[in-house]
Amino acid sequence: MPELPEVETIKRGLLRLIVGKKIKKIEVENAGSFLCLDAKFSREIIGHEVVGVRRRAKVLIIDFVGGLSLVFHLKMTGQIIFRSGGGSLRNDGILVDEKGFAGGHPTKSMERELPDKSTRVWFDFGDGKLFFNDERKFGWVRLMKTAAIGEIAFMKKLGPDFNAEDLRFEIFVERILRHGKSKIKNALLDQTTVAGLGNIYVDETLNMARVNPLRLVSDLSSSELLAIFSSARKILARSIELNGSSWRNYRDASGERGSYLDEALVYARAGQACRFCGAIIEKIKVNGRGTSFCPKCQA
DNA sequence: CACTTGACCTGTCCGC
DNA sequence: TGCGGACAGGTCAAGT
Repeated sequence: MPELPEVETIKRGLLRLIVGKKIKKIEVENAGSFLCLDAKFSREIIGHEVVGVRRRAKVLIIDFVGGLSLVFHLKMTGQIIFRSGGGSLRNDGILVDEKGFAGGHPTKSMERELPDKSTRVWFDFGDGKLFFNDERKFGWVRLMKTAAIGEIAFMKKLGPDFNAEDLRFEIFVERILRHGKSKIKNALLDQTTVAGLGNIYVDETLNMARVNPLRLVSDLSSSELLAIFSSARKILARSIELNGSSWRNYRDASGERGSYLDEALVYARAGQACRFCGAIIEKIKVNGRGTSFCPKCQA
């Protein structure tokens, strides 16, 4: 999915789009995508207002007045897209509101009618709808008490966010050295080490740091660890500036693509020239994941 | 403990 | 045009 920058981008969009709105209705199109331990939560939340939108690692959280929250994990293909108004597209492609007034041509992102066949759950806010789409159905949204989010096993195990302002290098070193016998790529993908990197940004980070993905953590020098640490943070910050990476499915809260891959160092660039040394980027498998790296500067 | 494989699902692309 | 296989942003569980 969506890794840290993509979820962060969605969070920022939703802060603009849905805070202060009251939820009117929940529509579940695929039961397996909607987790709700206590059925009464679905009634309790109706009429309550969104008070905040948060992100922890790759998890997005929408908090409501009354102590309930929606918690999303987008996994590989999840999307969270807000569409304002109850409008629709006329046959001639002109956007119209509920009363039929023409609003002009839609932007490109609005050409797609929602809900569609990938919509698993959607939330009606009266003057807009929030769609949870997920082609592969790996993702989920959970309606639960805000106070219980920290008790989710997955949340408990998470390491600190890789982009947290107060994350110090010493903390990173202490945590990554717990995986001394692992390959560095595996250690960085493990969300219990430090959270937020996925397959794209691990490859990007290791190229910028000039470290081969197969190296064992215990064999890395402290200057290499420092390069990995600072590269990861630079890359995450840059990707957030560019609204994330849209490889196939990812879209932001308004349905728009992110543009980080326009300037990616190695991801999806096998066969092309390394931006640092000009050697040809190679693709191998590490831990079953496609892995792009430069055989010369990451020797 | 760490690695490997498979499972969860759907869709796209490539070669024959 | 159809079909089989490989592959895709993530996690989890079982076996070695």
